[in-house]
Amino acid sequence: MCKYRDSGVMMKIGELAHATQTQAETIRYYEREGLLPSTARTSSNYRMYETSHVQRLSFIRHCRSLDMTLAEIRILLQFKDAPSENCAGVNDLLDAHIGHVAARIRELRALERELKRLREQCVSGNALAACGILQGLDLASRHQSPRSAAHGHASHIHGAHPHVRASAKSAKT
Amino acid sequence: MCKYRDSGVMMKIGELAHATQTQAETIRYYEREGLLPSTARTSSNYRMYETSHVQRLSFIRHCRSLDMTLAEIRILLQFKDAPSENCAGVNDLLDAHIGHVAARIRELRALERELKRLREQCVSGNALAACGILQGLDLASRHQSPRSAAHGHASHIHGAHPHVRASAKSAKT
DNA sequence: GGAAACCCTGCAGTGGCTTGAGAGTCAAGC
DNA sequence: GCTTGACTCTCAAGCCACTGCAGGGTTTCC
Repeated sequence: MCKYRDSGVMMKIGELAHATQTQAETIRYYEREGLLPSTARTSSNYRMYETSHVQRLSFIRHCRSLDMTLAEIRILLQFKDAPSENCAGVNDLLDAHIGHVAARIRELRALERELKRLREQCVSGNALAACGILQGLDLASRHQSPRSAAHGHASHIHGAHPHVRASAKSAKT
Repeated sequence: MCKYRDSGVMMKIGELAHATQTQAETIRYYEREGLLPSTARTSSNYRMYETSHVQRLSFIRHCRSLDMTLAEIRILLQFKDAPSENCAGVNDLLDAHIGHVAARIRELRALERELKRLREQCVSGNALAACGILQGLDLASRHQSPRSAAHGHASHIHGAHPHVRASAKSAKT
């Protein structure tokens, strides 16, 4: 399991990938993006990592699992790397992030209600021409849904920054 | 307001954009993607639309406001355009979509709980070195969060297809 | 010594737009 | 007739966080 016992703590990208449940491509991507520092290389140009890299990458991946953006994570890493300030900034970032998540949940709940209402308009087996769902979608679009009309011609569904984002619909196909 | 009274129902892209609260570029994009048919053009190559286009585009925008993907909307449009089948397919699509939304809500709620738990670990004003949040993120990453460990090395946060997606974090630059 | 497994770089693709460049068209006012 | 400004056109690139592939080099194992 641990092949590099003799050389102490060094490992190649594949091992780091395995240790952190991350794809090697993603690790290289983080390096390009400046989230991970450039590493030492072997004579054959392979990246070599130590346990500190495992920690840093695990931190990043954990933040990502909390749906933070790379920009947010970059900020958190700066806080971690900074020598001695107080952590109000960390709090603010997290509060803001919690706010985004909560807002997205509210939106999705409203969405779910509307979809279920729509779904009830169809009794399966109808002829298509009489399908209540398609009629419902038509009807609703005729007098514009209040959600989209509410805030002008700006982005209404999707914010400028994709933030709290997809996850469903991965298993099928 | 209505400049094309004399020519009946024809309008240029800007007017269609205004009528449907959609940007002109987005309309051209939908045309490229085959959601809207190619229109007649004026002698100066301007697209000309009629009320049927307003309807079709409104339908699309309403579906988008329900967070359906363009692929799903394409399918719905095919059902609408099809002459006479029954609407079980429409039901299935909507049921699946409701499932995706519900799943995403569950995920986000779990996320929210975890974030709030993390947030409580910090009492503002601490020195950074003692910040409970950063420590919490480190700690959690050391023994891998159960969420990410649960389903192997595949994508764990984001599905292959972005689906029920961002919206928060648009207002603050 | 040859195959399989690993590593490298660089580039293209994902979705659903948005933004921008650079050019043409049209109506109104002078 | 000329200018101004609002509108339109096409084409291309950018956003995010990756993922996948091509085409090569290296290491490891039998």
